[in-house]
Amino acid sequence: MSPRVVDKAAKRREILKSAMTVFAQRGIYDFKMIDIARAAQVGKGTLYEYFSSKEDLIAGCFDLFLRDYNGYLAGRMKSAGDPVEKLKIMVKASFEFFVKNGDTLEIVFDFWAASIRYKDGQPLMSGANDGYRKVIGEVAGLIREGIDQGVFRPVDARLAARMLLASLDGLLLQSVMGLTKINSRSLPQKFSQTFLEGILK
Amino acid sequence: MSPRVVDKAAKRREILKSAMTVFAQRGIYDFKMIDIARAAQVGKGTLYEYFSSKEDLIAGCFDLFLRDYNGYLAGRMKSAGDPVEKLKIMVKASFEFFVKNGDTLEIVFDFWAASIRYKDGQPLMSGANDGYRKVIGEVAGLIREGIDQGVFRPVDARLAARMLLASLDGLLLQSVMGLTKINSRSLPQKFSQTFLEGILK
Amino acid sequence: MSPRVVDKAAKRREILKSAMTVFAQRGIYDFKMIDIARAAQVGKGTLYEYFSSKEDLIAGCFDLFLRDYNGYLAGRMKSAGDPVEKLKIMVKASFEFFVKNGDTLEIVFDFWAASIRYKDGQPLMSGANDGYRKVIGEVAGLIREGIDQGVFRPVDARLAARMLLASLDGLLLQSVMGLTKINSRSLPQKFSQTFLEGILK
Amino acid sequence: MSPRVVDKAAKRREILKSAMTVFAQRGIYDFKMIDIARAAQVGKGTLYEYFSSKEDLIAGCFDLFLRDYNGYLAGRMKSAGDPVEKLKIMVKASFEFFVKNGDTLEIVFDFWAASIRYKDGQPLMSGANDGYRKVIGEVAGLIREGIDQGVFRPVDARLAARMLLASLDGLLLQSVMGLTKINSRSLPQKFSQTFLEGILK
DNA sequence: CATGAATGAGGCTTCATTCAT
DNA sequence: GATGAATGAAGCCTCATTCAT
Repeated sequence: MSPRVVDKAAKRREILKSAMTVFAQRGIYDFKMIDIARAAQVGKGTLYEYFSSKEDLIAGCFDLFLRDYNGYLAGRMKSAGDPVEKLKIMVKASFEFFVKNGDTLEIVFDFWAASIRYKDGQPLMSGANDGYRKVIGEVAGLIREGIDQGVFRPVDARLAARMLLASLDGLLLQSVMGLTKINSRSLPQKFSQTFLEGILK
Repeated sequence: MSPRVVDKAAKRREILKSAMTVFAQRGIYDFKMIDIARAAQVGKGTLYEYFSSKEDLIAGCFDLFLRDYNGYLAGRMKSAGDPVEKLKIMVKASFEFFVKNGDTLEIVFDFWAASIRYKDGQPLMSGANDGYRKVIGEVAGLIREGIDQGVFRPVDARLAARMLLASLDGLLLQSVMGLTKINSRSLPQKFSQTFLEGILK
Repeated sequence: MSPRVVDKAAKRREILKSAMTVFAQRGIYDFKMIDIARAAQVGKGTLYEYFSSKEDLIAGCFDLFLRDYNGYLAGRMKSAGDPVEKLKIMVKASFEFFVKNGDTLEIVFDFWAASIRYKDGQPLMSGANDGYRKVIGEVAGLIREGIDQGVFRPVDARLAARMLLASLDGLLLQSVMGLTKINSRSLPQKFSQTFLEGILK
Repeated sequence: MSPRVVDKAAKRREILKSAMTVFAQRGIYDFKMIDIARAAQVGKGTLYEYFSSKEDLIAGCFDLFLRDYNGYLAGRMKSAGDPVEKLKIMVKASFEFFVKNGDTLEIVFDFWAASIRYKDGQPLMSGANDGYRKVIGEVAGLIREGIDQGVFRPVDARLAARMLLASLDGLLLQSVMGLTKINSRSLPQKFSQTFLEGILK
C-alpha cells in the first residue's frame, strides 16, 4: 500500500553535504548537476526531487552553511562570561569552525561573491546579508557591553564589530589562498590580542 | 591606401574597461561575450582579435585591476614619511581607491573567489596570489620598520600586515553588501586608529 | 482475510474517464502521466497496473470514445423508420452526443490528428479508420436505401455519406473553436434540411 | 568590415518549408528540433537565429500555411463572376490547393488540434481562429449576395458557409485518412452540386 | 581589421517507467 | 494491489568560438 519510506529532510541534507565538497573543489559556478549527483551517489533526476533547480541547490547549501556556523558560535558562546572573554571565545570558535570545515572552506568566497549579485532585480542569494548582519549586531552588542562596563575604550562599537568580522573574513581568504595557516594553535590568541590592544606601544 | 592604424593596446584597454562594468553587474561567471561586445560597442568577433578566449579576457581584467590598485598605492605612498604615517596613508589611499572605483568594486569578490580555484591543476587566475603576497610583504616591511624604530610593539609583523589587509578586504565586502559606507571622510582615520591602538583601554 | 476484490475493468474505465478530462484540457500530447494519476486520484505506479504504457492509455481513451459514440448512435437509430427520418435522427443524435460530451470534445481533434500518423510504419492509433469507415458505410447504406425507394436523387451515395459526416466533423471543429454553437435546438433540423435540400432555389 | 550578408527573411521561409515536410511526416508534436535542422541543412543553433523557440517555429509554419491558402484562394477568386460561379471556384480552388500540397496536408489537422488548445490561459496558436473566421465571413457574404440576387434560397447564410467549409475540412480529413481521394477531376463539381442542390429529389 | 551568421558541444531539466515496500 | 521515490534517456536551448565577407 505504501512505497519505500524515506526521510526526505535527511536525504536533502546528505545531498547538500555532498554538494559542499563539490563546491569546495570547483566553486559554485563551474560545476554540473551530474557532479553533485555522483558525489551524492544518486541519479541526476533524484536531485530534482529535493531541489527545484541548480540555483535552489546552491542556495540550500549556502543556507545550511550559515545555519551551521551560527549554530556553532551560539553553542560555544552560551557558556560565556565577561565581554572580553566572550570576544575571545567568539574568535576562537570561528577559527575552530574554519579549521573543522577546512575542506569546504573555499565555498565561503563564492557565497560572498554571489551574495552581492542581483538577478532580475532580486538578490541572487537572499539571506546572506541578513545572516551576516545578525552576527555583526551580536558582536557590536558585546563590544557595547564592554564599553558600558568600562573595559573597552568608547570606540564606535558597530564599526569595531565590523572590523573584527572583516579581519576574520580576510584571514579566511588568505588562508584559503595559502598565504596564512589558520590552524595554528596560537593564532586565535594572537589575533584577539592584536584586535584588543592594537599595535601601538 | 595605408591600412587603418589602430592602437591595439589602447583598444584592448577600452574593452577591458567596458568589461569591468559588465562584471560589476553580473559577475565574472554569469556574463556572455556578447555582453562585453555590446558594452564595448564592438562586434562579437572583434573581441577575439584582442583576447584569445573568454578566460583570457577575465584574466586581463583582473590583471588590469591589480595593476591599477598597486599603481595608485605606490603613487600615494612615495611621498611618505615615518611608518605610522605611511600606514595611515596606505589605509587612506586604499579607501580612496575603493571609493573612486565604487561602481566596479563588486568584481573584487569574484576575483578573490576565482583566485582560489584550480582548473586542471592550474590556478584559474594566476597572478592574483603573487600580487596580494607582494602587498602583504610591503606592509609587513612597514610594520617591521616601525618596530625597529621603536614606535610599534614587537608584534608578529607579517600577521599584523595580514590582519590589516584582511580588515580592508572585509570592510570592502561589507561595503558592497551595503552594510558599511566606506566613503565617509572620517572612516580611514578611525580605522587607522583602531588598528593602531586596539580597543582595550 | 480474502484479498481485496477490485473490479479492474471498472477502475480502468474510471481512469479513462479522468484521462478524458485531462486530454480535453491539454490535448493528448502535452500531458503527463502524473496528470492522469492525480485526476484519477491514484498513484503514478497504479496507472501501469491498468495500462502498459502512456500510448496504451491514449489508445484506450480513443477506443472508449468511439465505442461510446457508436453505441449512442445505434441506440437512437434502432427505432428508426424511413431513410429520411433515419438520416435526421442520425444527425440529431450526433449533435446530442456532442453536446452531452461538450466538456471533453476537444480530444476528437487530437484523435483525428493522431489517427493519420504513423510511427515506425505502424498506424499510431489503429482502429480509428475502421470505426470511421464503418459509420460511413452505414450512412451510405441509408442513402442508397433512400435512392432505391425513390426519395433521394441518384447521387453518389458514398460521397454524400462522406460529405455528411465531413460536415458534422467540420461543425464540431468550429464549435470547439468557438465559431459555432452546436447546442442550439434548431441546428440539427436546419442542418438536415440544408443537407437534404441543398441551397439552390 | 562586414560579415557574410544573408537574406534572413528568405532563409526563414526556407526553414519553414523544410519544417513543413517534417511536420507532415511526424506531426507537430513528435518531432525534434534537430529533425528540422537536418531537413533544412543547417545547424541546430541556426534555427534559434530565426525562431525563438520550438513553439515559435511551429507557429511560424502555421502562419505561413494560412497565408499561402488565403493567398491562393484570393488569387483564384478575383476573376470571379456571379455568386454561384464564385462558390464553385472557391470549392475548386480549395481542392486544387489541397492537391497541390498533398504531401504536407497532414499538418492541417495538427494545426486544427493545436488551434483549440490553451497554454497558461493563452491560445497556443493564435491567429488560427481569426484566419478561419475571415474565410467564413467571405463565403457567407457570397451566399448572402446570392440570396439577394434571388439565386439562393433564403437560408442562414452564415450557417451555410460554415457547413460548406466544414465539409471541405471533413473531406480533407477523410482524404488524409485514405478514405477519400480528393484529386479526382470530378470531385469539385460533384461536391458543389451536392452542396448547391442538396440530395432531395 | 571588423563583423555577425553559423555552428554544435554541453548541460539543465523533464518525465515515462521501474520496483522496493 | 498500490504507491511514489528513484532513475537516466532524451531534447531544448545557450553561447563560446569560427570564419566568410
